[in-house]
Amino acid sequence: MSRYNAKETEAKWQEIWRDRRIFEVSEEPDRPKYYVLEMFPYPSGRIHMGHVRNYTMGDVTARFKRAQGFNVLHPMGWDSFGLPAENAAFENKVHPAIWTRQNIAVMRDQLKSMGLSIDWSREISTCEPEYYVHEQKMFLEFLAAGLAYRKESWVNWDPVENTVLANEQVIDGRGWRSGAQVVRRRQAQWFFGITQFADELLEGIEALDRWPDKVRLMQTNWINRSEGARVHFQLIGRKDGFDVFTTRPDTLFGASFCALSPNHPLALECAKTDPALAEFLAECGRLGTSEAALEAAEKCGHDTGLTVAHPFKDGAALPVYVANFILMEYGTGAIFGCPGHDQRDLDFARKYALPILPVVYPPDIEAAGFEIGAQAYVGDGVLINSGFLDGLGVTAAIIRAIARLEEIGAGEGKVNYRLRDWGVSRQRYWGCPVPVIHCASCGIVPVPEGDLPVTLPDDVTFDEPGNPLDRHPTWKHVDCPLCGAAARRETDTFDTFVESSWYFARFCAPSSDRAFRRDAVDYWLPVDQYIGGVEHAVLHLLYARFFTRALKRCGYLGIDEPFAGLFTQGMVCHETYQDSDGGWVYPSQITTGPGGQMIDVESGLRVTVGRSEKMSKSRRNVVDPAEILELYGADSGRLFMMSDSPPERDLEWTESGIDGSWRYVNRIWRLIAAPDGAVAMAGAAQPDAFGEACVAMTRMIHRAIFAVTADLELFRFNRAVAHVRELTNALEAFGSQEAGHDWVRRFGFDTTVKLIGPMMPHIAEELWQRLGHEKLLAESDWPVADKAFLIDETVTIAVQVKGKLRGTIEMPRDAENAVVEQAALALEPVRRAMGGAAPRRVIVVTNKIVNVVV
RNA sequence: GCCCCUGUGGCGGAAUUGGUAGACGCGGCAGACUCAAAAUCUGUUUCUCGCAAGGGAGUGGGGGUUCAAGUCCCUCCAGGGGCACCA
Repeated sequence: MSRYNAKETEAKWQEIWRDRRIFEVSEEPDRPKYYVLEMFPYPSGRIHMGHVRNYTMGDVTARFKRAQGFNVLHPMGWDSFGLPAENAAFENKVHPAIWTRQNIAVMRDQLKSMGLSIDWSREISTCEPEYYVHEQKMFLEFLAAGLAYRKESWVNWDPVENTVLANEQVIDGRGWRSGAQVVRRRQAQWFFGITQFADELLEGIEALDRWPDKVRLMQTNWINRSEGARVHFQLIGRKDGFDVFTTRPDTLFGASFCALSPNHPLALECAKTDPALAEFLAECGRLGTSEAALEAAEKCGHDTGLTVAHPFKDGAALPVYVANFILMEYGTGAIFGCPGHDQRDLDFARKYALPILPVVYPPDIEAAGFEIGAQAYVGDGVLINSGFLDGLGVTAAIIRAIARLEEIGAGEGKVNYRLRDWGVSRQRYWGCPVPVIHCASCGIVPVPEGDLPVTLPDDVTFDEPGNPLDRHPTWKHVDCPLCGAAARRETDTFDTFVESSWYFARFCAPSSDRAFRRDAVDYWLPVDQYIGGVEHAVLHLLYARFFTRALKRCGYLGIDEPFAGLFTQGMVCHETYQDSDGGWVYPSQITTGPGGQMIDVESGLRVTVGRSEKMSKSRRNVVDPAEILELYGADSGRLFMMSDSPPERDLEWTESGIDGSWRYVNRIWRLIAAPDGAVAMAGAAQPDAFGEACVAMTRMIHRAIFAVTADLELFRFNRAVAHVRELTNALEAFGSQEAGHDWVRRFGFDTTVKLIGPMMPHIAEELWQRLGHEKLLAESDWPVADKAFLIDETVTIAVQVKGKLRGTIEMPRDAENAVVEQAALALEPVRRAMGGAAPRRVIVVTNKIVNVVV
């Protein structure tokens, strides 16, 4: 018997699947569909272990569902716009398009060598004009529908690179590449109106019952809806005023000041005539944009000298401060401060000697003796010192206060969200151009549909700072489509999250000349099972949910939610190694030296073994999937990915683990390709009667079918693997010569091959052929467990005395409780444990347990 | 600071959802085959007392509910994650 040749066999079946177009699908309205999608990769150059884990999970699901009779859509594409391509262009003098397409070619081959059941005829790449032309059309529709707009907003500006930086490109307040101090700057940017859907997106979370609770919670917190009131404060001695947002309008009578954000228009206005305030605002600006920096800064303010009228207390005036902790981006950028019932307001009031008036006193405390100490009182209670609100509870007082505000025209009930509109402008080359033209007389003019796509110019360089589109000699100079005058093309490109917000729908009809073919999206969408990393829990998944609604509003799609089921996988981790200088060492450079020490292969020097962490190039604790595929084959790698660790948790990559999977591949090969004992012909009739060993084996097979099916259904891949291994162990031990043993062995082999099919498709297909089947395994049905074999005639019942196990008894299934009790009490260890005492009570749980209480 | 998750042998993990804790795998130990090694196979492997038969302890710590708790409740500890001046 020859050893299993993974390389040869895997290539053979990949070719057969491809040639027979097994995984290419089309809409079949009378068959149930199932859309499995893994988050598509960024073409960084080579696949990594995270990809292997992600795509294995998706493939197992796709193959399993296909065997169960579903019409399965399982596509693949490339999220191919983005900054790394520009960095590569800068470093290696290679054009982003060339770099990207080369990477795609390499990674496509790598993914194909994994044996994924993907319909490659649907492959898409987001950096190609055939893809993003539709995005440009969508944008223009969004623009017309008021879902996209342009406004000034703050950006991180790198004065050396002459470019806008993303938040993650700002490290300790400095540009990641230039090291220059980043400055905040206002710039006109494009936005998508995601906040228009804030409530819908929040309420929609409720119905996403096949999403992890964790992700649902994160999105809920991200949107962060809070109910309260908008209150208008009138400036004394002026005609204007400003609005604040508050969740506690009930505490208005306790207000002792108002505070504005340093970016508030009124603050900026005051600074023009108040040099000290101007200096204060400049100081706030220097703090940087990172929230961590804001956090560390001491809370302080500056008195503007202005006062506002209290909306409820006639004649009362409140001072107006500018305070560094007020965010312009949240609420209205202004607050009123009630020091008695908000800790931050209390700290501020103490610092600037402002009055502190309690207006809510806690239950069970004398109102007269109640004072605010070091802690503001934020709990429920009864209103005092509050005029018409006195005596009310907090909830009632909020309602009454809002009603009064509305009566006197000083405010209204309002719902506020933390969620902000999605800024999609990037001052970058390698992205989808925003298809508009700026005209001096006509303003913002959409590029006419006939002129789309707006494509990127090829003749660009990356060796100087700034946006290559902006400094291109001709690209941006165009005539206005309306008036024909010289105009300027928009040089911003879209955030790459835009492309990934609709790609799942494009897969339904990837070569349609319209963005979506309606009958195709109506058939395939929503995605039944979406799989990816939890790092996309908020942004990508929220943007895609928004986009789906926006597309529905513009008539593109008929659904609200893009992903009916979501699974977030854990990371792939590995031990870390450091040499004596603290330098990171690759696992492939490590070997076990004499005495069990880990040593560097080349230098022979000792390395220290650190904790297991997410595989990352910076720590060098990476294992290249290409080497694993070459050495062990795809099936072993896939099996290891599914074994041991539950898929939602982190997986620890170990050498011995992949060895174990490789051993299993060979074991199953020996078991089935070179069986020890007779095997009935494929399709042989089932014998009328079996001996005891055959019946037991048959039960085991049916139990395995039942367990593995349930496990795969619920994404419990590690348990599915354990159950298949149990079955393999049992078949190896099955040496019966009873009548029918050859039939049982055949049944066991066929079943084992079917059950491992989704995880190890190549060896399964090969064994399936060797077992004499004409049809491909990939086209065969999933086995169904016969319930009659799942129930045993006898059961093992545990016998406890005072909750402690003392023995077990074998009883016929569903035996009378009295009979079971008698048998239990007759057990020697039970009698001993009872010490001659009479049982006070005996609990019998049918077919499970007997507990004797003495 | 607030919110969420996790904690089980030497290791990854399992436990029909309140009913025999440790399935399955990794590693270790002993043995078989071999001149030897690799590969493979067999046995063993929670800890502890004991020659043994047997006993005791045990799911991060403490407390509780229950005939019965890894599982439910309270509390503390540790690790991980999310949000973070959110008005």
